[in-house]
Amino acid sequence: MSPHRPTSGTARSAPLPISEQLRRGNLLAADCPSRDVLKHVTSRWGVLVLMALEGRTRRFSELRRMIGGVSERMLAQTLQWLEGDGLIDRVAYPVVPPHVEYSLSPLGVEAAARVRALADWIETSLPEIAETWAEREQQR
Amino acid sequence: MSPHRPTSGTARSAPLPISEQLRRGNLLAADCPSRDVLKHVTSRWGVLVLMALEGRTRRFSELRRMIGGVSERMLAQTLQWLEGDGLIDRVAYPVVPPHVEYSLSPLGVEAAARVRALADWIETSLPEIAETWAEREQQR
DNA sequence: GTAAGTACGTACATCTTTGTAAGTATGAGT
DNA sequence: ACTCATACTTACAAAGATGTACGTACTTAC
Repeated sequence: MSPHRPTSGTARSAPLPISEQLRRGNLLAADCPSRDVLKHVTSRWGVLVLMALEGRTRRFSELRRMIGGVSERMLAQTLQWLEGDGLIDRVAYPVVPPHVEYSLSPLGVEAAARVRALADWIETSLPEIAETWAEREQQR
Repeated sequence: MSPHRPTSGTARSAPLPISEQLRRGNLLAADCPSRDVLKHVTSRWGVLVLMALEGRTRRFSELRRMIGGVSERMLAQTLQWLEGDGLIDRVAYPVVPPHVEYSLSPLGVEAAARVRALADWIETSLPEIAETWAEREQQR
């Protein structure tokens, strides 16, 4: 009975109560709140923002210039997502050319470290990965 | 003079030649090929697939059952992306109920480790992050 | 006087991703 | 005979992410 629940029929291995899912996330479960955090952190610009903020505070336009290709709209959006998750602190000075400073919260520092590790690995592994791309080209 | 290039006007800090960008990626540059890898690895299902394949080989439908909420379509798509980057090996046995096995390549094992580190952090930090969410609720 | 810089918000267009449903070939189980 | 499982593919539709352009309020530089 119960014809079907869209997210059901899978991940039945862990019928954890919600309370348990909040104690520690389980990303493989469809309805785990961790997925939202993952979405923000691994969003197209989220990764780059976290890395750009490592080390020190930055201003909005500074970030915009650092991160190639972001639009103002998406930068603002991404910063709000990460701020909403408590990974980024925002401080606005009520001066007349607006002045806002973004920095990593303690939580954000930890997140950035993981993201950085992944990014570094990708950057250094690029040549090796590109070889795979090249092989595929030939096979045509 | 060259009115504008859509991705230009940013990330001018590194006028690296293409050869240099392939030697080692630079994710902050708009046209770096690393961004494609990042997109695949950090895609909604990419992260989960890499984690699900850690430890051992899995079959398609096995992955589908492990990863809550994936559709067959997206699982296939994601596996192809990752295979195209050389992170996943695919072995198909020409038997009649199809039998295909997916596993991490050596490169994939490295990627999965980084992704796992991030995922683990998110899962364990969930409660703390959820606090931020709760605070925001109150402020309304 | 005019242009530029600042940190966004908003409306609108579009691109990409994702989901749903259906089809495929064949053997095993009932 | 009928259904199910397998590992996809394809067509179509919907949702979400992203981009573009414009507005803002005021100051500084030219």
